[in-house]
Amino acid sequence: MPGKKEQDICEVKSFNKIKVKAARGKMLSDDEAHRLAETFSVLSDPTRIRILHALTGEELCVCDIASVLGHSVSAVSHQLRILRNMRLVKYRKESKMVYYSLDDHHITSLFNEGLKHIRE
Amino acid sequence: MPGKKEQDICEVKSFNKIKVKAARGKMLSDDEAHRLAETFSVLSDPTRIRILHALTGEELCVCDIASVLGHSVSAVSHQLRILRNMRLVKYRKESKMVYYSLDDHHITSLFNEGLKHIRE
DNA sequence: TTTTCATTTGAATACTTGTTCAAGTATAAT
DNA sequence: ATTATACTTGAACAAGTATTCAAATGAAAA
Repeated sequence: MPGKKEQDICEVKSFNKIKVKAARGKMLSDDEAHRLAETFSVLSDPTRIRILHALTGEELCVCDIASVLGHSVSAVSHQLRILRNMRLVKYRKESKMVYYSLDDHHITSLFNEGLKHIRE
Repeated sequence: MPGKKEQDICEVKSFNKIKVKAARGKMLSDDEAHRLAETFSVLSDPTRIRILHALTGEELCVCDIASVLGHSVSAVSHQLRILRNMRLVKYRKESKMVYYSLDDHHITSLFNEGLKHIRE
């Protein structure tokens, strides 16, 4: 590598090396940036938003959630799986039915912060 | 429509009509659900997250942001447009250069809430 | 004016994502 | 056992999105 220093992680020139160096120093790690983005992306779909909102207050079975939203049971179930994987909802089986309810209070506070934002 | 009542907005049977009716009553409007999802989706990309984070503290020109992130100027500019359209960043032109800085304090509080969440 | 430079933009491409449809579980009723 | 019900899952499709490349803009320098 002729004339290449190891700090040259990209071809882009920088204009203010001091500011760039400072910003690089306190930079979010790739891992943190991805985890943060993933956290927000769970809340970035209208269907999931409406499911979570429907579950504030009381648990509902899949069929009722679908009924409230006006979506197919399958579509709702797919989204519930995402919410389950991210631990935003928990479920409880009772005979043939599955009742879902909110799990992560920390995310619901994010949810409410977001609501305040669009309503202000 | 034989035997169809106008409340039947979907084909799904509901098991607990009272709960469904209650949930429908306090349901988020379609518009609100979409706006909320849109708000979160701005924060649902690692590149945008890192841009916003790089801008906490001081303004940077496009070239420096690209340098900090290790992305192409074009990719950064495309993302800045999204952040601009959603009023999350503002910019100031100085001769040929464009300096970006954070705009919406309300979203940055969402951002920090999210950070707390992944770091706890 | 011509050239250079910082940034923006449009088109193309690869990737991701949400919904539907059909098939598959699992539990309860007949 | 057979049928019905509540839900889950995989594949396929459509729609959306992030990055790259090349071209365009607009301002300053030569």
